[in-house]
Amino acid sequence: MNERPYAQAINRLREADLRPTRQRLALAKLLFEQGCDRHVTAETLHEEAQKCGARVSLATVYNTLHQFTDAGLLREIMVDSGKAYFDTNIADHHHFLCERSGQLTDIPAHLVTVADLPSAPDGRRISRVDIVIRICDQ
Amino acid sequence: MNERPYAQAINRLREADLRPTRQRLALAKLLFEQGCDRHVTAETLHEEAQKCGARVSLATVYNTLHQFTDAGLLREIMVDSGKAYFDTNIADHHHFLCERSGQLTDIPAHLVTVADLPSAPDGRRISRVDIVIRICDQ
DNA sequence: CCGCTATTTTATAATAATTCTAATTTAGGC
DNA sequence: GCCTAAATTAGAATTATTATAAAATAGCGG
Ligand SMILES: [Mn+2]
Ligand SMILES: [Mn+2]
Ligand SMILES: [Zn+2]
Ligand SMILES: [Zn+2]
Repeated sequence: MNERPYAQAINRLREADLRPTRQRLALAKLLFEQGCDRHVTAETLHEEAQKCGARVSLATVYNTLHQFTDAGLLREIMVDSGKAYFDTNIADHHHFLCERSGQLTDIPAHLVTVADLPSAPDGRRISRVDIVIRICDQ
Repeated sequence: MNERPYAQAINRLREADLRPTRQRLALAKLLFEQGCDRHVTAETLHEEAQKCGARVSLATVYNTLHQFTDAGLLREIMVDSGKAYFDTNIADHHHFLCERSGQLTDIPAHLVTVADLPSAPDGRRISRVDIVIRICDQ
């Protein structure tokens, strides 16, 4: 719990041309150094930061989530039409979505086989295929 | 363009235990009687109603979209984390999503084959599998 | 180190989408 | 037609997010 844990985060930020400020480092630490399958909203990440004693404004959390996403460190996933979720897992993968709790669980891409995809219209290409498996009781 | 076109809409509403009010009929007509692959938001449907001279408040458009969804006449799709989209196609199907324009296009389920889905966790079952194929230029 | 400047952070206001509230209107059984 | 429950509505409230503009700071050159 000394300076070391930040080394990884600092490198990620440097590569993305983002100054390793106190706030970005704290958020990067929370996002990337406790497993790589986190699904956060601005609000949940902000609360988490507060609990850790990191003083970061909600505006900065929003800014940082978008900067990290633009830099390819995060990915935004669409599972709620009212709130933005950000995924720390940027590998090719899909999701279980619990309809009761809203909880998201990763599914590595190799566990799903998609065959016979229709091809993209003329002059376009497929940039990504997102699969959400909604699960409910019983 | 006489009373006939409403017959279908009235039946749908009756089956869903929704009184066929002037407002619901006007919205049902817009939603269901011009092809069955419409993707609307409250705002777009409200504008459309205004243009047709149907006087319906935005609050009623929101209420109606949710009532129709609860009744199984519509389906909500998650493609934007800031806005709710409703789909008039309730058959099993998937979507192309244009990253440039946001336009949605239906893909009948039989054109996509999904194999090797992981099974739902204990005591749960899969209620739906949503596939969004994002397309971009080039 | 020191000071300078561009970048970043932040409080706050503004905006966008949606939901709530409570008063008014209306549908449809009697 | 009358009555009542259901539906509609304007407007206020709420929630998520973005914009603004002033204060703080990272990091470079001296
Ligand atoms: Mn994920
Ligand atoms: Mn559709
Ligand atoms: Zn769950
Ligand atoms: Zn398009």
